[in-house]
Amino acid sequence: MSKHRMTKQKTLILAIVKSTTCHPTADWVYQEARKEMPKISLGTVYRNLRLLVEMGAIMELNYGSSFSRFDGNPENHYHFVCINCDKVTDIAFKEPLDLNSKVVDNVEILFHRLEIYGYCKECQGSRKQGTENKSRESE
Amino acid sequence: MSKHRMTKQKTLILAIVKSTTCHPTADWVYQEARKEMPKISLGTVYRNLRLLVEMGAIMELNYGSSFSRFDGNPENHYHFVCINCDKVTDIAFKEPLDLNSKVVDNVEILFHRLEIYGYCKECQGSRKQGTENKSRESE
DNA sequence: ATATATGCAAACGATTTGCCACTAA
DNA sequence: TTAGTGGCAAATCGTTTGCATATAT
Repeated sequence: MSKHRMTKQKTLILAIVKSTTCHPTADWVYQEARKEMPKISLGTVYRNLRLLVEMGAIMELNYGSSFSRFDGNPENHYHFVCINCDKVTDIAFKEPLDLNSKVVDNVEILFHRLEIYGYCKECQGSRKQGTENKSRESE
Repeated sequence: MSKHRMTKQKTLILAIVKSTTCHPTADWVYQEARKEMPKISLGTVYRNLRLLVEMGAIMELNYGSSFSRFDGNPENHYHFVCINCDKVTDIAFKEPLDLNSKVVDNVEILFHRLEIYGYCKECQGSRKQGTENKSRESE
């Protein structure tokens, strides 16, 4: 294992991810970082995002998309993904799901990932355009 | 919408995905397909896998990995991912999770994705090698 | 007959990596 | 001082696509 150095770049990247609730992509973090540090490179952003994930400081998400999103909140929590506008928000349950007691096989659940899909409040009303499924069912 | 032709390639690819419970990757399907049809192309495999997903004949999964896996069972069900050997198996619950009644916000859940992580039965005992986290924490 | 699918190879986009200079410890 | 890190550009890898040909319907 390597010992981490707290460089300006790493500090900045962590601050950016922690400062937003928008569950940003690596490229969004890169664009933000460049405002503060114009010469920062995309490779550095990727490297540090990975390091921060491994350190447990942030969390990596990925929703079938071809790219990852990052979450400044490393605690296990759930996400709601709007299938119209792709926005990702946090979502909570009234009670713990308690999956371990409900699972049929006697396997030990160490952790799990749950993502909820639907229309967010903004897209709820405007369910017009027939965009029931925004995927590539076109042509 | 386009009308689908039932080509030999599409039939073969569907049969391959349906015939296994190993939740194969596109490349695994390609390798299998080549045994039957040596000149089939990887592009055709990808194209047909996508078509079959859109038709609802199979399901696309993706677990943080950089690549997708496919599942011959298109019905909504849950997966157990072994964090040691990466194997993906189906998993069931004794009772429905009933997320809609437990969610705090009054959003409507249209569908959800849940993945369970832990050690499969084979890797359970052999939790030796300190491979608690098989990721890239090496070097 | 003809629109859709194929094989092939080149393109793509997100992410990773090799290299050498730099800098935090 | 020195091992980890940054910047840069090239490489990688899964996946997609353009194009001319083949084939289901």
